[in-house]
Amino acid sequence: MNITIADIAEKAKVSRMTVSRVLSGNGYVARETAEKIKKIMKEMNYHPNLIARSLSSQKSQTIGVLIPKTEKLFLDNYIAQVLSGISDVAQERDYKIMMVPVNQYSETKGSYLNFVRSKLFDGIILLKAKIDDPNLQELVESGFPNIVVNYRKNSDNFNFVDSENVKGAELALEYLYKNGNKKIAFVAGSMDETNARDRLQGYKNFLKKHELPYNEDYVINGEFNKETAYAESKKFLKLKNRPTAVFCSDDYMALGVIEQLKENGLSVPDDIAVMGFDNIEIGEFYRPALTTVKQPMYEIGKSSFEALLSLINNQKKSPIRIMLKTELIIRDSA
Amino acid sequence: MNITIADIAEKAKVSRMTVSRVLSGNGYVARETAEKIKKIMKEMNYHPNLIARSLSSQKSQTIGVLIPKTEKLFLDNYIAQVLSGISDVAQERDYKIMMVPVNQYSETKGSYLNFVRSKLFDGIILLKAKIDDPNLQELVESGFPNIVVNYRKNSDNFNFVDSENVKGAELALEYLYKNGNKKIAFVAGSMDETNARDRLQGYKNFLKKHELPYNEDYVINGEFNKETAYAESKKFLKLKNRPTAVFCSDDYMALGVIEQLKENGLSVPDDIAVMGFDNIEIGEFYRPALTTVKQPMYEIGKSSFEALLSLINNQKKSPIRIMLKTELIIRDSA
DNA sequence: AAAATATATGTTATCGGTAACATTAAATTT
DNA sequence: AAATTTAATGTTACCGATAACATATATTTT
Repeated sequence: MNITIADIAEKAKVSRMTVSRVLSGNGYVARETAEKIKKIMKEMNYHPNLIARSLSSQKSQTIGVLIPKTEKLFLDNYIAQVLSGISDVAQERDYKIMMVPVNQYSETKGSYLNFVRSKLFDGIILLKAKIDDPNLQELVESGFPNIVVNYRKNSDNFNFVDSENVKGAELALEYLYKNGNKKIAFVAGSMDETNARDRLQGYKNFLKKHELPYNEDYVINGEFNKETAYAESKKFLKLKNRPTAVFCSDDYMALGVIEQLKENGLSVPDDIAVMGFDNIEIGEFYRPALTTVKQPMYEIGKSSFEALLSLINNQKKSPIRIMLKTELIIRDSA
Repeated sequence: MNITIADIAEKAKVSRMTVSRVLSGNGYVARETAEKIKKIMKEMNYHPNLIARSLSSQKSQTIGVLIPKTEKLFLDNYIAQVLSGISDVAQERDYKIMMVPVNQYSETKGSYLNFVRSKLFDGIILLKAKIDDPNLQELVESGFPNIVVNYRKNSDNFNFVDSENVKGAELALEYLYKNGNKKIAFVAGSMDETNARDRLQGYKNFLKKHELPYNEDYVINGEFNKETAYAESKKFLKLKNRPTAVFCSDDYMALGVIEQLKENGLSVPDDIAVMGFDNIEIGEFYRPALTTVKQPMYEIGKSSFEALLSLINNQKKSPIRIMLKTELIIRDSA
């Protein structure tokens, strides 16, 4: 059967409350009494029912990580790295984490708030939020502790952790430019993510700075995946005035582009240089090894948990806005 | 404030129990009453407090996935794939999953059972269990629904999902043999995992079958990581009678070995063929692309969840023993 | 029409803790 | 020594749901 606090109390001839005090370490308990109780707890293999504790204390010591619902979730390197960061800090802080795949385009209004109402979590981290997510706003307005990762928005009460995407894109493009590339194509990510927009902004800033024209032929409005990039990048091959470099909004896209180029007998980087963004794990092993902009994904995870905790503990107030630095990773593809 | 079942009941002028019946769908409720209650729940944005429900019903609709505590947990491709499998099925079945990094060599006896006592989970999946794990036995004996992944043990009540590791190793070695390799070295994994032992067994079976001698010089007693394999594989280079092929107990080790060989000016596979085991994601992108034995990690995850669910629902009884097939993946390294 | 069954709803107790308040004894301050 | 504070423990209520049992009507069976 289940050993409860009542069993311990009975055996120790004290009230349940005294046992509870020993467990939490709060309140006064005589040293002897505490030791006796601890001994009995050990003897009886007592371990608290955390569900009951949560109900009573209104705290679950658990945070929910909401992730867009896709198959094979954990194989996305961005998610894997961010989760690792969250998980590592959560452990240190004695918090549990629960992964919740969510449909970000759900018609079901209130889907995020339902997690709030479920009382399972003390706070929520939302990964890869989309601009037109119908449920995001009400989560933010609810005041429930939450951090949005990968989304930059300077409005009231909006807490986010993101990378410096504009700068990161500029970093990549300046590097390509210094290597002699004047005709640089750009593969944009899905415009329903702020970082896709920011990277596009970086591209535009770059063009302006160097007084280069914005050429529709050099731009692909893609999605964040290999397949679309592969398919769409055919467009570049047909051009008379072919670009000498392609900057992709993420690494998976870069892989798709390189594949397309290779299949058409073009050499990367000699014929066309290709850069990505993120620094996913396989970029290092891919041939040519991927030149890219590193986004500190693991640190993003760590920061977002730390930030969430400070909200939960009322140590900080909304809005929390954290932007982490990006870094050039030079390998062989550009 | 929090809307509870009591608020709904009051507004609908029924008892809390009737509302509860509408929620669960069990028991009799008049159609009209049910509709009225549902309408009110929508109006008031009611969502059940799942903590309270768990306490009362003694079911959490959550399973715990216990994972050996390491940094950057989710970057281990084996874990990522298994988790993806678990997560995808769990979603379909309306279960939540919680990842719990655990110290598998903890002196703290009872560490797994404490999760049972915490009542957070309806069942447990234990990943990468170790043979000398002091806490494993008591978990198994407890009768609490559990599945051990990556561990083969034909004893009473021991439920596991694993790959056919012996066969898998034989598969790899026969392939190398057919390609003309008679001098095949073996890099063993950590002997505290049954699958490392099984793969070694496969190696021994292979030698016996072909009447080849077991040569200590050709065997490394390693650990499941790149670094050790890299360091230890120096040993092969010094041999007068160098092996023509190396079979490694996992892919990360194979990468380490290849790196070592490359650094010493040897070509893979021309000078020495190298094979791994698992089929991790980067093997496809690595150069030379890794020839390996695929372990169906995603399916292992799916199966283990399905099996656990059948235990939870009393549809099956211990012992559950599932072994999934392995498959040769021929690429460039052998 | 009486008995049996199905339908609809309610009452009470309970899950296992903790918060808030109350009480008493011991230690300190004035 | 009285007043105040600190320490130690207890009592009661409650967190928000469901299980188990009870009751009352409506419907069906015999």
